[in-house]
Amino acid sequence: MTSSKAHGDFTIIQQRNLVEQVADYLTQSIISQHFAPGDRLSEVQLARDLGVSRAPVREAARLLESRGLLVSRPRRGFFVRALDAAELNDVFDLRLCLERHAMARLVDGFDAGREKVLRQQVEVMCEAATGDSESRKIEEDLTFHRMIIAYADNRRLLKAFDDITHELRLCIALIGKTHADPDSISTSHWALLDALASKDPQRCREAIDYHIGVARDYVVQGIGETVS
Amino acid sequence: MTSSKAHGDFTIIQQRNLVEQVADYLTQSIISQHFAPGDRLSEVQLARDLGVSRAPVREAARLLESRGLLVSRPRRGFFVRALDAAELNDVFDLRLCLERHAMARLVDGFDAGREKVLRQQVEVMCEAATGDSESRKIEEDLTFHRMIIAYADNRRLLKAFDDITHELRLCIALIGKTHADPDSISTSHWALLDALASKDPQRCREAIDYHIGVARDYVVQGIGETVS
DNA sequence: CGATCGCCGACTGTCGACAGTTTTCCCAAC
DNA sequence: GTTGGGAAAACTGTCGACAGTCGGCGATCG
Repeated sequence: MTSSKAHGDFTIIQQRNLVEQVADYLTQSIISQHFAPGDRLSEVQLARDLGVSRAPVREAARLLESRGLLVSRPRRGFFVRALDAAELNDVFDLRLCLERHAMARLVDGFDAGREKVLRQQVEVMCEAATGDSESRKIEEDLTFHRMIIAYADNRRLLKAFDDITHELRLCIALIGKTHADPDSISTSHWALLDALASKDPQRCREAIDYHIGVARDYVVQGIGETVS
Repeated sequence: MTSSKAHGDFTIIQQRNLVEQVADYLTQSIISQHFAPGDRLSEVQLARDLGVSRAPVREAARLLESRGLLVSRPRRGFFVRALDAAELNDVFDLRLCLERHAMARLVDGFDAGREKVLRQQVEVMCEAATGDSESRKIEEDLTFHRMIIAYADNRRLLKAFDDITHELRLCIALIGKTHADPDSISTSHWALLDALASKDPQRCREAIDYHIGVARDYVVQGIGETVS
């Protein structure tokens, strides 16, 4: 790296792998709407701005493409993914599919220890809800759901969830506002834990269906307003 | 391309995108066990053998990594993914999760036209089973299941299925043999179509559970033998 | 004889450059 | 004013090269 001139407020670029650093930078820029959906990203421009060569930029872009944050058109370059309401519905439908499965698997292995850990995470979420960092709220919520998936003890399932997580972050961030007061957070997530504790598969399914349904309606409606 | 010297028996390299071509070549080489699980792939070696530079090789390798065919260790390079029985179980469990969901979604939109198309595909599979191309049998079977997912009308679900498809191809190919006589193929797949035609969600679920269960047991057992 | 340290080779991560292609912009013609 | 053509600019795809790093092998010391 020639450690050159203009990259303004980003002095980050010096910790690990250039590819990962560029990927993080791009991810943040997209989430924070510094790049708008549909925007084209120029490799040379990015490389210049970040003071690196095009190779790491290309690889980072390919990484984000596999995560669904960018789309590439051959000979055209990379574009910030623009999710419409239909795609969002699809994402939430897949999320429902995965979380249903995780809940069903978890019923068997659910015990007091895991319940305690999850309830603590709900506490963390409520605490985060009193702060004013939207991204923090989102992250803690995703962490809770990721913990449930992780407890389901299927690595591949977890990877599939992580894949759509990036898309979830994208569209939730686009709305810019979460419907998160501490009360509704605790009640809605306790419902999931209560269902798991009851070890009743049917009740688990109803609980997660309702939970994801509410989230989906909120986000899809929000996107609808954003687009129009 | 300098169209250089030594790439022996591979004159393929001249149709489209170099990255895709290299990716196809690597995929074929892995599926056909030309590269064994756990093998390290040298970028320079591959680039020399294929008569291209390292850039397309790297990108193709990253692509296959995202598909689960390769794993990369920083500063060490790419290795052919070695699936153990536990990972295989996870993959089939996720597949079950996705196909259950697709079946449930498809119940509503299932009609005579779609049933006819799917039954024709079963015919194709049976016809393929009389041939001696193992890969053809696998592809036609995957096509059938992919059609069901596609009818479920959720792009993101289809993408998730395509993702695990590559891993399925890998482990099925490792076993080297499918349990495919035309009779068992038609009966086992007709069972799925009959369940869909009945529009009974519970029956659909039982049908797909049984179907995937059989396939999983066969493959997991086969891998167990291969490893030992 | 065994263990540790240092050197050597190979390879990945990164870079700058070139060529073909796509897009854009300008000018002319209708 | 609009449209069509053509040249130029910009960009992606690809290439060869350099440097830092990791693993292996041999030499040296205990």
